[in-house]
Amino acid sequence: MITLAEENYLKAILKLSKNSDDSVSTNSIAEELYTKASSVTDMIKKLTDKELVDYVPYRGVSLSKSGLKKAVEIVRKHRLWEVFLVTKLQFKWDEVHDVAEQLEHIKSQKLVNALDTYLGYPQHDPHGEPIPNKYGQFPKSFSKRLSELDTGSIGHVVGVCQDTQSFLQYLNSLNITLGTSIIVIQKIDFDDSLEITINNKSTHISNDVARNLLIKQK
Amino acid sequence: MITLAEENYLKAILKLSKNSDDSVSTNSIAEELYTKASSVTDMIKKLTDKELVDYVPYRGVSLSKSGLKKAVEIVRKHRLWEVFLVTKLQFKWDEVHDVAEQLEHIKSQKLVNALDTYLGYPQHDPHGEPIPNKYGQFPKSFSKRLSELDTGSIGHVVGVCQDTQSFLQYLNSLNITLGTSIIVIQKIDFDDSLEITINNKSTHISNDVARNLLIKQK
DNA sequence: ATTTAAATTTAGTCAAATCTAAAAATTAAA
DNA sequence: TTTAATTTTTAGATTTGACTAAATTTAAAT
Repeated sequence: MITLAEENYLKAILKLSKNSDDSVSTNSIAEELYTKASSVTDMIKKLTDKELVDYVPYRGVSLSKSGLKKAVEIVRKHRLWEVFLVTKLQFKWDEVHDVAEQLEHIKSQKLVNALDTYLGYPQHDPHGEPIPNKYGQFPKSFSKRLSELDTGSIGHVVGVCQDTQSFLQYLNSLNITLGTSIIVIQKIDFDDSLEITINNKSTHISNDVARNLLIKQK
Repeated sequence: MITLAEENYLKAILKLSKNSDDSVSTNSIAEELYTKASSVTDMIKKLTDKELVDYVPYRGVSLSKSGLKKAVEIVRKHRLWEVFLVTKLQFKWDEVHDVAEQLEHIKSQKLVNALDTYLGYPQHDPHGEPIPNKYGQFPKSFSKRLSELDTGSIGHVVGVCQDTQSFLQYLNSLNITLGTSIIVIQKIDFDDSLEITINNKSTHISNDVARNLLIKQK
């Protein structure tokens, strides 16, 4: 049986290995989970015993085949629950994370798949992140970062690359939400910031924001 | 912060004190939770420190005001999730228990109340058990045990007093489910068993079964 | 009123998951 | 290439929740 702590480690390793691809360092896991490197080493040994990760001391760790499968399942559950909370229970997209963090650990294959069916097999969560299907396959994505669009481009928001509370709240204050239509008016070379139009209203946003907005172009 | 293990103890104490009313013995808790009396003593001390129970060594334990509140909240969550599973995700009423057992520990006041609203403020779970409202108040019940009805009485099933897998499956095999109409044909003095009519078909059931069926009379 | 039986508590272990401090290995710098 | 800095691991301790076995208290029976 896999424990709650083990699940959180697998999820962290998956997340970190997506950014850097290669095997993941002890310290980066510790940072991700707000714990200490020594604790990470301990846990990695347990995960190694259970053959959920491949581990070379001092060299880092990566998910094994079964570990990857487990981690993807957790991500699937997390994102499906986020969809449930937003579409059925009227949560705001910046209110779902903590609850989904708990719900993702509920163990029942039947429950996950029934939820998936009930929600209509959504392909993205409320933050635009892709939801793997029951076989662990991720949907192909056709989105670009807002910062990559050319002047004059038109598209709508399909997701974010960062889902911190503060970022999502800032987006709310800009009236940017999932589906919001955006036109790129001007790109400022000096700091890579953007002049855009939202609901016929011109707004200025930093590159930091533009880089974290996923857009599907018209 | 209250832990998962503590929550399960509170729930067990609530359940046991409903049957017997008075304070609850160490052994009965151990039996309920499939653990040992010594473990129970340990945990009761922790709960006492947190003022969730009142405890007199060797004399038994009872829920404090705040402990009762906590326990009722857990029951509320458990039963609301059961309603969700059955009415929204098409679970059978004998399939929900294990999953609800996990879901009842999800911590979010907002979630519980949003779920309650979403489900239309149900007053009973799929087993007919009453669901306390957000203030911890139980709906008044007008049901009786089938074993308490007189010969000739007519009513329909509104719940069960026992929700073991085996009992629910036996009910299914008898074609007894929530809402099933029942007529008491004869009461056998010898063993308190009953001759009843279900869907115009006569059936014999033991007192054990009758005692665990909640009926609302016509 | 003793003795016996049952229930309960205490004492001492154990495993999971964490921590601090110290040791070892790796990497970077002089 | 040796030293210094960083990263990682080991060693030892702590907390939570559970266990076994022994001691204690309460209840029942003679």
